[in-house]
Amino acid sequence: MRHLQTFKLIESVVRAGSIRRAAEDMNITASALNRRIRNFEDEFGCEVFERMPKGVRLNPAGELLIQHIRGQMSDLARVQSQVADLTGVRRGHVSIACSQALLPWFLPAQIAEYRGDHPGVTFAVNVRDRSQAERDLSNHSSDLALVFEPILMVDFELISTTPQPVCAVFSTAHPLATAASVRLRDCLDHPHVLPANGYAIRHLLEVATSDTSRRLAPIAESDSFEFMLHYVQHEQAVCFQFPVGLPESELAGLVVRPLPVDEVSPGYLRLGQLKGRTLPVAAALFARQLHQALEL
Amino acid sequence: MRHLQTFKLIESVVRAGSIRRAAEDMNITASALNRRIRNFEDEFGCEVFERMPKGVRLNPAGELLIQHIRGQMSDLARVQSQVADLTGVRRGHVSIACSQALLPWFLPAQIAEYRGDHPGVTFAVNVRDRSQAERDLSNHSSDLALVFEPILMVDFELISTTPQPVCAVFSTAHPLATAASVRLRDCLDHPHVLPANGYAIRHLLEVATSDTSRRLAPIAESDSFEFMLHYVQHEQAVCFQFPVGLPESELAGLVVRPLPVDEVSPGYLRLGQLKGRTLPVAAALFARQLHQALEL
DNA sequence: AGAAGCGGTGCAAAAAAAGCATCGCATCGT
DNA sequence: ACGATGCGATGCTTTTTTTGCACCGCTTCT
Repeated sequence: MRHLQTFKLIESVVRAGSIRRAAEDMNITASALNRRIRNFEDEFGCEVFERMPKGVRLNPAGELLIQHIRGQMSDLARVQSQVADLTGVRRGHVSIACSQALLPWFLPAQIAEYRGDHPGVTFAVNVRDRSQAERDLSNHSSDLALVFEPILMVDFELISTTPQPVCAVFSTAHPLATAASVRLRDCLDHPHVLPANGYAIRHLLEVATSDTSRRLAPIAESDSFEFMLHYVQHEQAVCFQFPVGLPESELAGLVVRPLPVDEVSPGYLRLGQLKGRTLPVAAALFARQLHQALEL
Repeated sequence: MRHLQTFKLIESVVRAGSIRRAAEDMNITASALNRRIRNFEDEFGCEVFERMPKGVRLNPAGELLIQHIRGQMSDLARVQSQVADLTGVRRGHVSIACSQALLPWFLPAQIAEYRGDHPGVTFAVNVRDRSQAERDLSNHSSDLALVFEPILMVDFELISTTPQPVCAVFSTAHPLATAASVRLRDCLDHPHVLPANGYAIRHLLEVATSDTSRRLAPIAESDSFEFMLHYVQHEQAVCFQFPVGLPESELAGLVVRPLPVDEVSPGYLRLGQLKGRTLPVAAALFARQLHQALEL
C-alpha cells in the first residue's frame, strides 16, 4: 500500500530502534529513510523521534503518533477484509494471543473447524501470559486474546467468559486414583508439581491455601504444562490443569479430577478484544465460534 | 499532509461526484487525479467507484473505504491536536452542529468564554436539524452536536442531557401578560405563531394537543425563531421557544412564561458526539464546558 | 587513539507524478 | 437525427519527488 508507506517505515523504525537497522529491514538506504522521516516530521509539525547516539526513540508526541499509526493500519486491514468479504473472496487472517492450556487441543480443534468452512483464512497463534496478551491487543499485534484471569485493563473488551475448575491430574497408579473425590488438601499430602509464579493456576492455588495452614510445597515447578503432564506419568505426583487443556484422547494412563470449587475457585477463561475496535470479518467470526464453543 | 493526499483526493471525488470537478477543486488535472485513483484501486484490490456516464459514485466497497478515510483524517487531526497540546501551543478547532435556539445567546456566550482561556482555538458553528446533526457526526464533519430531541441513532453518544420547558413568549401588552400562570390552552385561545414541521417545539406541541380537542391553528409558521420572536412584538400573538434560546438582555417588551410540564413535555437538549470517537483535546474540553454550563 | 555505529547532507541518477492532447462513449438539447 | 457537451481513460513528454551513493561530524566502546 503506497500511501501508508511512510507510516510503515516509521513503525519499522520504532521496532528496529534505529534508522539504519530499519532501513535494512525495509530494503532501502538509511539516507532515504532518514529523509522521509524528517520530511514527515516537518509536515507533522514537530519531531517524533528522540535522536540519541545509539539510535532513535519515540518522544511523547511520537508515542501518540505510533498509536494512531497502528490503529490506522489495523483498521485499514479490517476494511480490506470486509471488502474482500463482500467481493465473495472470503480471505483473512486472525491473530490470537492465548494461554498455554489452549495449545494442545482446544485451539487446534477450533481453528481446524473454522478453516473447514473458510480455507482462505490464515491464523497466527502466540503464547502469551495474561498481561502480555493484553499488551498485544493494545499494539494491534493480536486480534483476539484468550487467557485465564486477565488483568482486565481498560482496553480489554470481554467477548466471553467461561469458568474452568482447577483439575488435579495424576497417574492411574496413584493412590488418589481410587478415591471417591479429590480435595486440594489430599493433593498437597502427595508430591505435587506446580506451574511457575505468574500462571493462573498457581495463583488460584496460592489463594486457596493462603487462609489455611497448608502450604504449597512443589517438588517441581515449570512454565510448561506439557512437561508437568508428562512428569506425573513418571513419578507418583500430582499436577494441575484446566479442563480445556486436557484432551481426553491423550490422557492414557492419567486421571483427571476437578477440585471442588468451594475449596479452589475456578479460573475464568476470558476471550477479549481491544476495546472499541471493529474486528476484521474473519476475526469477528472466529470469535463468535470460540464464544459458542466455550459456552458448552 | 502529503501521505494522506490520496485519501483527500478520494474524499474530494466523493464530494464532487465526478473526477473532473474534483480535479478542479484540488487544483490538479483530471488525468492525474484519475490515475491516482486507478493506482489506488489497484493497490486496494478492487474498484472503489462506479463509473457512470455522468460521473462516478461509490460502490459498496467504496462506502466502507470512505468511512475509514474520514475516520483516519479526523483521528489524525485529534492526534495533532493532542501533540500541539503537549507542545505547549494550545491550538485546535471545534466544529458544532446545533439547533437554531442556541445561536442568539447560549453558544456565542459559551464560545467567547472558552476562547477567553484558549484564544488559539477556532470554531465552526452550523445550524442543523436533529437528523442532519447526527449525520454530520457520522461524516466527521462535526465534532459535537447540540440539538433538541435528536433521533438518537446508534452512532450518537450522549454527553449531556438537559430538560428545557417550552416557553410561551408574547409582548408585555398582551392580555396574558397579567395572568398569574400561562397554560397551553390559554395560548391557543390567542393568535399564535409556530415553528415549521420538523422542529422540536412544533413536535412537542403537536403531541400535547393530540389527545385534546384543541387544535394548533397558527397564524404564521416559520423556520426562523428570530422571525417569530420579532413578530410577536408587532402583533398581539404568542410564540414559543426554549429558555436556552431566550437571552434576557434582548427581551425588552417581551414576557416569557414556561408552560407547565404536565401539559407540554419539556424538550431535551442533548449534547452528543460520534460513538467511540476520541475527540480532539479542544473539542473534548469544550464539550465538558458545555456540559457544566447546561447542568445549571 | 582508533574502530564502529549512529544520524545528517550534497549531488547525480532513477522513479513517480503531473500535465497535455486526444480517444471512445453516453447523454442531452435542438 | 445529429452535433454538442461532459464524462473517464490513455499515450507521451515534462516536471517533481524520491532514492542511492559517498561522505561528514559525532559519540561510544575497546
